[in-house]
Amino acid sequence: MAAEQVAPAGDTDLGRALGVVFRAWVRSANAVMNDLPGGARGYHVLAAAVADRAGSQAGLAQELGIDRTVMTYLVDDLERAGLLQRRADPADRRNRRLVATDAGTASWHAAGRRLRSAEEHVLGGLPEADRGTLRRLLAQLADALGDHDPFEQACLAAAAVDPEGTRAGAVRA
Amino acid sequence: MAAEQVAPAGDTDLGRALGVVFRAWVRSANAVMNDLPGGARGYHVLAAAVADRAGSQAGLAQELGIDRTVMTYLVDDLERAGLLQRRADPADRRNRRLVATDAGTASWHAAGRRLRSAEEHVLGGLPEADRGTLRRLLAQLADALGDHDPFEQACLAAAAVDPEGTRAGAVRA
DNA sequence: TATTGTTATACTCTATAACTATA
DNA sequence: TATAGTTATAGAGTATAACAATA
Repeated sequence: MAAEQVAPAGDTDLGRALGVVFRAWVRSANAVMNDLPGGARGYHVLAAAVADRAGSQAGLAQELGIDRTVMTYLVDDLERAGLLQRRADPADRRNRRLVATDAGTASWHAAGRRLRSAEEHVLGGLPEADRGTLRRLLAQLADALGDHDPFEQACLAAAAVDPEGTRAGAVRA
Repeated sequence: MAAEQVAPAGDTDLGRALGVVFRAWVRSANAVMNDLPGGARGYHVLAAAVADRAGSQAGLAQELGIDRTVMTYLVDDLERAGLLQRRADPADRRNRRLVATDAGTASWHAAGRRLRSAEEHVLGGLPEADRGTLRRLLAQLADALGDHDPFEQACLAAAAVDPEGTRAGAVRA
């Protein structure tokens, strides 16, 4: 395919590769998270609850790059499934601390195991030695982007998988 | 952040890193494609037209991982902007071959230059030496995924940037 | 007055279905 | 009958705005 390009060839394919890999990850992750409300996104919310680092829904929403109104629905689903609970923060009763239930903790561990397996499957196209390199480079780059680009702290961001974000949607906003 | 994880720690962060980097790419690419209808996606359609490898809209849509109804709107916009034209394929008059106009070719070259610059900016967080490695590994992995996972040939897929694809949307379908 | 969380609503984008034309 | 392309419509998902509780 690259050989058929006429001029601005090779180096403009980063986005295509990223898109393919990212979407493969999304598919694998969700395929393995069927029982978790919110899919992989629910997994990360639950992770915060398990680790007790969910000081407030708004704070967590910002960390994960999703809108706080979306966080409400997400937490609704997780709570309804009995995986976590909302508790008013004694220090500031406006905040809802998210605490995992025993079932939630168990679900999170199990989902984590499946997720790691799924991720290795996604990376299956690379030689063993290169997988760690790719993970490391991506993590390093993500950290750097998070640092100097506040908008990108967003983890498993909100929204519409609009690889181009053609004109609107979550990516823009 | 990683240190605060309780148990299924480190290795479940591939998706987060991918999401951050991918979304950074989307933002940069679109910021630089403001004049091209369809953003980065329009760029790739135009690329096919310039290279004369757009045998049919449907074929190109599949290659880019977007729905053929979406392709119609995309081509509408590009044609209306005078960047390409639809021509009935003499061999099979059901197919529309996409051919770039002179303006389209020029726009594509210019956009390609801006895109390469934008991509280097996205990769700015990595040492020079690692950027090529990351590009190569991602391309290699994307090719592998495209091979053994037909669903993922999709390039700059459609749609909603739903990193999790929570429950529905483009990624699933 | 400012912020957290919630709810209702509007908006964007995509996919489904139905239609035309070609084969 | 089957496929490319188009159009209209419905569906999923997000963000905006307005509200209640708390600070």
